[in-house]
Amino acid sequence: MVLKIYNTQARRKEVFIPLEKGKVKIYVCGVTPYDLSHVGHARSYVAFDVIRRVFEYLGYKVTYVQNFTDVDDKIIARAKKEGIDPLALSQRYIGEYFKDMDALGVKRADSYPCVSEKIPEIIHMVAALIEKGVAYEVDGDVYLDVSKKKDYGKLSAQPIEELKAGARIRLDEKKRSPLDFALWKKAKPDEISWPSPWGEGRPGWHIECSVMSMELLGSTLDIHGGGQDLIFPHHENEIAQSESYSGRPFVRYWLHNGLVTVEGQKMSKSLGNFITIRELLTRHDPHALRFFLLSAHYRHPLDFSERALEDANKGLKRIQTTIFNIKNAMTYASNKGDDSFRGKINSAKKDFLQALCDDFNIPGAIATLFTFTREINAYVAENPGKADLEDALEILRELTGVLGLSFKEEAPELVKGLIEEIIQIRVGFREKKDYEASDNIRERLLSLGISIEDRRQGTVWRFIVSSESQL
RNA sequence: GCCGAGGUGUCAGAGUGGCCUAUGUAUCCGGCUGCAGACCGGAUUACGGGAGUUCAAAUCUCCCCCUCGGCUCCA
Repeated sequence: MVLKIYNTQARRKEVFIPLEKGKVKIYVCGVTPYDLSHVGHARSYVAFDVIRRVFEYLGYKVTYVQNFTDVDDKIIARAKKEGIDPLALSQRYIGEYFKDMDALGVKRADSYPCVSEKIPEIIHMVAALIEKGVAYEVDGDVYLDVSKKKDYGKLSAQPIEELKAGARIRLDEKKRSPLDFALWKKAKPDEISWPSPWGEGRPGWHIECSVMSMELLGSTLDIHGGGQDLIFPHHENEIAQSESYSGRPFVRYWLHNGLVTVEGQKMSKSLGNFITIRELLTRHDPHALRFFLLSAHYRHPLDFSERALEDANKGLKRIQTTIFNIKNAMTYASNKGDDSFRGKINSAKKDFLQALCDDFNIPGAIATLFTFTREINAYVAENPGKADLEDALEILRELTGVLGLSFKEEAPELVKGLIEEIIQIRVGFREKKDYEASDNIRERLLSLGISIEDRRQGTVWRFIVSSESQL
């Protein structure tokens, strides 16, 4: 199946062709770890997690790199306020970041480089850029001379003249042009710094991504991802540095996820309208949050609301119930098979993949899953064949797995046995038509988080999904 | 000001010319059930406004209105 990807630079969907057959090299911009991550961060990393899983499912060997910007103004400011070492602060929040991402089911990257570990490599690249005549030093600061990069602005489609005229570019008398940006910043007193040919200082913001991605993935990446807010200037500047350095195209496909909004406004620290992942997980199932984050196309804005999250949770429960229904139906399934149902299994898989191959249309793929669950639930109520059920379960597991959703709810044998015993007692009451007693048992169990359902084929039970935080 | 993305039914959210006008959620009706729940079936409610192209437009063209994002740290 042909995979098409929307490339920000081309501003249209393109057929994906990797640099090396069967391999995909992905670099995604990571966080600046100075505080807990919010829903906006979660969205980006969940989206790229699924993108990565889709590549893996399609048989690609994926190498996935994500950085941590552990040297930065905000980290320095925060560490100063708390009276601790900036790198200790960032290490702490890197730990918190992993807790959140693990809860959300985000697979670990192959490598998580930090700025503080790559200083010699960064200095090497800055020096090389000066040597090539595309960067210049002024009193301990080093800037990239944007005028030397003829196609500057190609990613963000910004006409350079307009950028210069823009009222928001910060004035800095040391720069030759307002568009030039810092590769190396001279240290201020009492700031974390490293020795360099230009004196004590630290790296500028953009240079780290160029150094790390090229070191770990090579001078041309297949995929470079990040939030839409990074297109300009961050990614534009990465291109300028990297291509000036290597002389080769830096990135084949640029992918940018849409931003999370709250009542239509971008969720951000500075606006103060952010909700941390941590806080949300005290009230919601992490799977529900993940499912919600996947409910809109990754390139479109996603408006956060409790209602939307609840709706997503209800949809997710449908899939959980279907898996439960299949397992339950195994106990009374026959040995027959149903060709029409097998056809539905096959088309479910085909439709699901087709949606994902169209620029990772995850909401479209989820819609095919719901159609599939409806078909399964209808089949389960008929006279299902065991082999059909097994296949349906396997495919459903496989497809939800591509979205990073898992449905494990096995109880210990002892607990299972006890609940079965109680259900047998209740069955006795029902046979005697003592509904007061049987309803009472049902309510008592429900209050313990165990739901009882009387079906045509007998009484079934399950745990109702816990909304307890997993942290 | 410049650049970009959007406006779809109660809400969320796919769909970029016709085919079966997704899907979830909501509400209502029906089936199953002692009841409840889950599930199944059905119904309800759409394409920001206007004009145009076409046998045919949510989808293409033009004009207008509105929202959001980038141009400053940002996923």
